Amino acid sequence: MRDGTATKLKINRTAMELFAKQGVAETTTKDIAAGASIAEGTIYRHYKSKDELVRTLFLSLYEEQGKALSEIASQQEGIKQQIAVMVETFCRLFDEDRALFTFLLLTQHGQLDHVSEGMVTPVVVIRDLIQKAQKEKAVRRGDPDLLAAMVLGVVVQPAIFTVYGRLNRSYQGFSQELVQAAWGVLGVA
Amino acid sequence: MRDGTATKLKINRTAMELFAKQGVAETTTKDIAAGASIAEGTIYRHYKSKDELVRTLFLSLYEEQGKALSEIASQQEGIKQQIAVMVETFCRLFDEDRALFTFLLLTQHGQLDHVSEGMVTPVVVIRDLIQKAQKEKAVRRGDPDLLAAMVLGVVVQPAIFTVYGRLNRSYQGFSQELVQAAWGVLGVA
Amino acid sequence: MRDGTATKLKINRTAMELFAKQGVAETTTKDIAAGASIAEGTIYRHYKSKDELVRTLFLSLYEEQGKALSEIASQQEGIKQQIAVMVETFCRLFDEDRALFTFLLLTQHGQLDHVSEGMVTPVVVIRDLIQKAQKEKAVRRGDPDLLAAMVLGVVVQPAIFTVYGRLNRSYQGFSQELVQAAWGVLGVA
Amino acid sequence: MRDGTATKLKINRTAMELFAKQGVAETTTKDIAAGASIAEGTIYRHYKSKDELVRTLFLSLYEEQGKALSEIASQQEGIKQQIAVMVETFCRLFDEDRALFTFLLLTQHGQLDHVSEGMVTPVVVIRDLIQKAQKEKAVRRGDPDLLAAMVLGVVVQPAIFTVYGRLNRSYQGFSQELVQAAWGVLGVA
DNA sequence: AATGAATGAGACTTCATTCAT
DNA sequence: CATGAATGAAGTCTCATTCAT
Repeated sequence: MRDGTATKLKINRTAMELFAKQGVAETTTKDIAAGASIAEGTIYRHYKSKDELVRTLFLSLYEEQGKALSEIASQQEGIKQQIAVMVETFCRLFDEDRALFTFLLLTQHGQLDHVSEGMVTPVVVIRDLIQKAQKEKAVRRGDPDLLAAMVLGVVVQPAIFTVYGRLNRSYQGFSQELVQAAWGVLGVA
Repeated sequence: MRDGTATKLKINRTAMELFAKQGVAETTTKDIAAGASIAEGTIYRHYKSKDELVRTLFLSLYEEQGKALSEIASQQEGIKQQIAVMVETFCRLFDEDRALFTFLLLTQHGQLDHVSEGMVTPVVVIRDLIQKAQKEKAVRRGDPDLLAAMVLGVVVQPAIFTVYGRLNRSYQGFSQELVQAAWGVLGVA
Repeated sequence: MRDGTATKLKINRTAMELFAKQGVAETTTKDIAAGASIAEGTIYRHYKSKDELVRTLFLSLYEEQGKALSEIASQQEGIKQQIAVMVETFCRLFDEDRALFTFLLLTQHGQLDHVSEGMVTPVVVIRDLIQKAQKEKAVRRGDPDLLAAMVLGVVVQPAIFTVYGRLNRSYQGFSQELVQAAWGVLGVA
Repeated sequence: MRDGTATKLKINRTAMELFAKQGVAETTTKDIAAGASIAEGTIYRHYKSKDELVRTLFLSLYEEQGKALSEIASQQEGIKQQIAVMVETFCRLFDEDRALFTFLLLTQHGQLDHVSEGMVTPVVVIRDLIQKAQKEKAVRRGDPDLLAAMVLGVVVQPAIFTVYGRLNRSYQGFSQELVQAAWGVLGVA
């Protein structure tokens, strides 16, 4: 462990989990250091500030999700299958790493304005797919940003309920119903 | 101003707006006092702590929304009209008081667990309407909590996009489309 | 109750008891007001400040004790009887009003320097009696201030122990032994 | 100064002196920091709160005195010599470190209830010696707690007078008389 | 690269005191 | 004389950040 790569990864993972569990403002650098079994000062060898840590973490994980979605969609033919596979993937990821989702969810406030123009975010990916499908009449007419928002809402809001304990099943159990609803919103046959 | 009612209202309104604009942790008691044109100490004649202010504010406003929805729905016949009117009302309220919505949105994290059993929240109201409609076969089968979450997602997520500047129209302009989508999710004729 | 005499007495008594129970710094004007069933502002119709309340209370009660001792002693012949009666009186007073004693005990720090030259304090009374008795060879030789301090210590320290719960009997039960010890310290036959 | 030991000692000493001089409530953390030439926040690396600082300081110093007395007494044969040496030691310590004595004196209120069962306090040491001596008929009969209180009073009260400026000699000058008086109270030949 | 004691700005909170009613 | 809402100075405490080792 000559370089600090392992240390940085440990910081990232610990920070994300603590942020998800307690919120960003409620998590101190001391907490992170303790959780990662390092000294407080060490964080500052990898990040200029706590703010930068939060921002970097959010942006990289957010874009990562966008790219993953994009990748998955590109392997499918037709919006119907694309939606289906994306929803299923989201459900599986959510079950596998709830901290990641929670972190993205509650950090978006105040971080979303740091998203730069060309970034490949989940929202953009979905919006573009919808827009393309509209041209082929595979999706109903209407503002593609609005349609993207509604689809996202259908899939994400139940996840939020799950995080808050109002829904208790494994999220993958909802997969079929979420796909159906998403199709319905988009007017996909 | 013999009693402190006016002062308390000023604190409430100012706090809510600042919380919505900058986040709770980022808003200091000093900010609130300045915004309300009172001394910092005055806040503590009305609330035991900043925490209590946030909690009280959230819970009372959250329940208020639930009651308003309930009231509105009770004046309609049939789930179809109830959904329509509730969505329209939400859109109008959102346009009229975006700070209120934003406050509720970003404060739910960490406050939602303070919601007590019998409280009339928006979520509960919608869930109960769905459940009742299911008995009359007016709404498709399925977990009513899941259906409520999806409907909520359809309506709320575009509002979130609007708050973050990804959608720029007046929210009431979306009203028709949101109603349609909500109906679709519930399988209402 | 045209004048505020009753109110002032209520303030005095409440303040003394709270000071005794919790300490001066730990007792707020709000506590006092609540205990006396008056408004906070009312205290300031009777005292210029909390400090003045404490000082006035201490000095008047302290001198009162001195005068009482003086009075009692003057009715006795000879130091031996004087000591006996003073000790017995102290014991009875302590049992009757422990708050008073405790208040004087823990307020002396920081108040004792406000005692003016000519004031008739318990200490001065005892010291003068000793000094007079020494001239008649009724008390052993030695610095009268030191002798007064030692006698006071013999009588007061067990009271302190009682306040702190290290001695549990009614204080009057100690009376005989305290008198004996006080005589011993002074070398009274 | 790799570890914080020196800093902690500096805090302890400064705090004790300021507490002795001005009282606990009247001494601010700012005062302590300034006196110790450190930042205010540094206090909180060593103590969780001002309260904990006061409590820790009191309890450790109080027990230290108990242990010192115990040590000294154990090197003597017979209660008579033990009392003599303990009193002399107390007088010397008082002259050497008046702040320490004053601190213990005025902090006991509100701290004494934190003394745990088995703690070796000055009071306990004296009481135990008296109790043992009573079995050998070297001390008069009577409640050993009361006897301990009276002996303590004889020795401590003049010290209090000295602190308040009512006695002006070096305390060691009183040593002989205090020993005599203590013997008298206990009925030691 | 890592440490952790120290910093100091600033947050939250308390409370003696004032003043309009 | 009495009230109690409001004040604001000052206190305690937190925590992101620095720096000597």
